[in-house]
Amino acid sequence: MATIIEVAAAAGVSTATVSRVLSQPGRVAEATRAKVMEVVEALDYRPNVAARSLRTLRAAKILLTVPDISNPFFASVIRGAEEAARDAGYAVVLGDTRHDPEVEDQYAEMLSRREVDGLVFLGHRLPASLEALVARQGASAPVVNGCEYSPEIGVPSVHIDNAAGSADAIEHLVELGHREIGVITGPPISPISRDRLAGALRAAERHGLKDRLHLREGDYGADSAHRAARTLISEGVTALFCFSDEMALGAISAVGAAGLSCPDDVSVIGFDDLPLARFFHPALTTIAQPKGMIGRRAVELLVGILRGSEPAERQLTLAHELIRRASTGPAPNTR
Amino acid sequence: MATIIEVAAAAGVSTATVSRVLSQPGRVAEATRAKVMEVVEALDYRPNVAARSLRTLRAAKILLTVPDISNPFFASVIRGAEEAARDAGYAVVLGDTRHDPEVEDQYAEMLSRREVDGLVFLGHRLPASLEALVARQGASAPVVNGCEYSPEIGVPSVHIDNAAGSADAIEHLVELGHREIGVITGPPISPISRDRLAGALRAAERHGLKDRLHLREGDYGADSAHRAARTLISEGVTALFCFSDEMALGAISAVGAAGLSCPDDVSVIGFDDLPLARFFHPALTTIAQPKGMIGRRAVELLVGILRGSEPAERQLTLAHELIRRASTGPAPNTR
DNA sequence: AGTAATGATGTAAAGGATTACATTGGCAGG
DNA sequence: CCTGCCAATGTAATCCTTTACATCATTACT
Repeated sequence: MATIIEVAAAAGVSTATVSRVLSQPGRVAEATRAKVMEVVEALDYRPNVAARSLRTLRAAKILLTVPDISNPFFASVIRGAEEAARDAGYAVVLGDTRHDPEVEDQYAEMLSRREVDGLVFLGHRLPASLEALVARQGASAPVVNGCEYSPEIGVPSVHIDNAAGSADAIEHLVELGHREIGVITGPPISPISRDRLAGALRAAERHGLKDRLHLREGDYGADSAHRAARTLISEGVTALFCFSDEMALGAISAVGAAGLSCPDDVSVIGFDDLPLARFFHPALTTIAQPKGMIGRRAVELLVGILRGSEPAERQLTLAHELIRRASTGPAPNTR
Repeated sequence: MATIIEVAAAAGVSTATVSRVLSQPGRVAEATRAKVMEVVEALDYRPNVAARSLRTLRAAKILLTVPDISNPFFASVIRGAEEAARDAGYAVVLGDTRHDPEVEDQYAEMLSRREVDGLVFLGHRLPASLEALVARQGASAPVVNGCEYSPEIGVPSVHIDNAAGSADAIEHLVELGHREIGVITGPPISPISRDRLAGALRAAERHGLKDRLHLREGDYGADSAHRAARTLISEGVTALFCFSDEMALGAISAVGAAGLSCPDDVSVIGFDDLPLARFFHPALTTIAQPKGMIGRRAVELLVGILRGSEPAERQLTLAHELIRRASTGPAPNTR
């Protein structure tokens, strides 16, 4: 692989000029520029990133960690983040942490070692190795949280109003006449699960149903919801609100396995609006999140920090939407 | 951030010794090692990767590109790849190419620029910018193909026997008495779709059904299969074989939309065995791929090449398996 | 005791790009 | 024609680490 020295020699200029041609073409005479570019093409020269990043102390990369890459919800977020990063001249390094704090820390090390310029994390935990950094640098620490949001972490974040979305789901079920409603939450450490639970409780309270909510804990995966739904069905609920579409799929499967029909016997509503949700059987009613936009805005926030401009807003709340499909219907006891 | 020079000064040794303590602890006296480590801890020193990689010409990273990160099939492959990479001391940079050759090229550039040491690509196209490299270096080019396989590309690859898997699916349907079978393929540029089609045709031929196969082209996404299934159903097929589980979900949805039942009126069989497949309604019969193992083996092959050992096998064919669930049943005209 | 071998550590040269500062030459204005 | 400025380009230091080679001190052996 050719180096900048060989290019400079072949073009009859100094390395400084070659470097300038590549990074600030305007500061070089047109004739020289053309000549250098010609040689660059001929030698198929590519700047060595290690050398560049050693000198500039910047990596032109941002790290994006997701708690579970097999969750299709994150795929759309990743898409949006990648686009925004590309627009800003950054490449994205993607890390799958599998909800494992140790792996989260390993990835976060990349930031400490300057392998990447910043971090967008979609989980709910700030990796331990970054706590000191965030405490020290505050708002100018190159770390942004997406999807989840915990005020105590102290980093900017992008998310929807989870409590409001959750309340909308409950309102929808109540409107359909449901009174015995099962709620399959996420793990209690997850702030968005807590927010959604709070929203659901508040909405239920408005209708005097607070104590009739049947709560069960899930882990956002279909399996856990399948199990939870089984017992909820035996408790006689007529509707199930799941904190993720995957769990809704597991719940629908449990309804079928119990010999019941969704939505005739049991309505099911999810959360996220996965691309596949409309192909579920029955098509899934759910609370849609603006997934791509969450990713995009999170990266834009991070890039703003990296550029040194103080972000206008440190917390971005995007709009959610109730998508009515076929998995919810009137409560069976309604007449 | 402390540098190795500061550490050396604080520990009263040379930078060479510090470097050795970190990379080859055995070559240093125990007392010195302890002393240096103490300072390393105290100063929270982390080697600068840019400098290291500049000096060693290695990045300790491998690039993994997937054609579509929102396809959960790849998630499991990615998991396996990451594990194997970690075991071998490499980090994984993940790229989502969205089937876009331009994006594929952009990622491949990372290899040319030595930002990564090698590439595992899960698509079916060798990025154009790497053709020269592969032609020049042949088997020692640090490039491996996973899932897909085209002999003409000339790089090692890991995959299942797609033709055989596909034949198994057809055999299963024929065994159940189906004669009018719809097949929803992938795009014809995809070699695995071609292989699966060939396998399906061969199996059909064995039963004299070659000309009764109803072929339609899909794109592995649920949408395309939903549309294709609609017309196939109107043609009177009693079974649908889809080249991906996502398409099978789309097909099942079309069966329901046509007022028919799966599997009573139309059986559906998929391909991949996504983690969610057993929660589909009905639970999906499918051809399972060893997804994690494909990722793991692909990385191991690549690491072998990077270590300079000639790979024992350049083509690895792993085992697939027919998973019988509820979406396939006896043909309705069977008695 | 002298020599060889071994082990521990130090010295200093890369590795490739960027950029502050220096230099050159041309041109405008007086 | 001289001065001063500007644009274009060059010089060389710098970023931080690894590692071949050199050095020195021990130990083992004859």
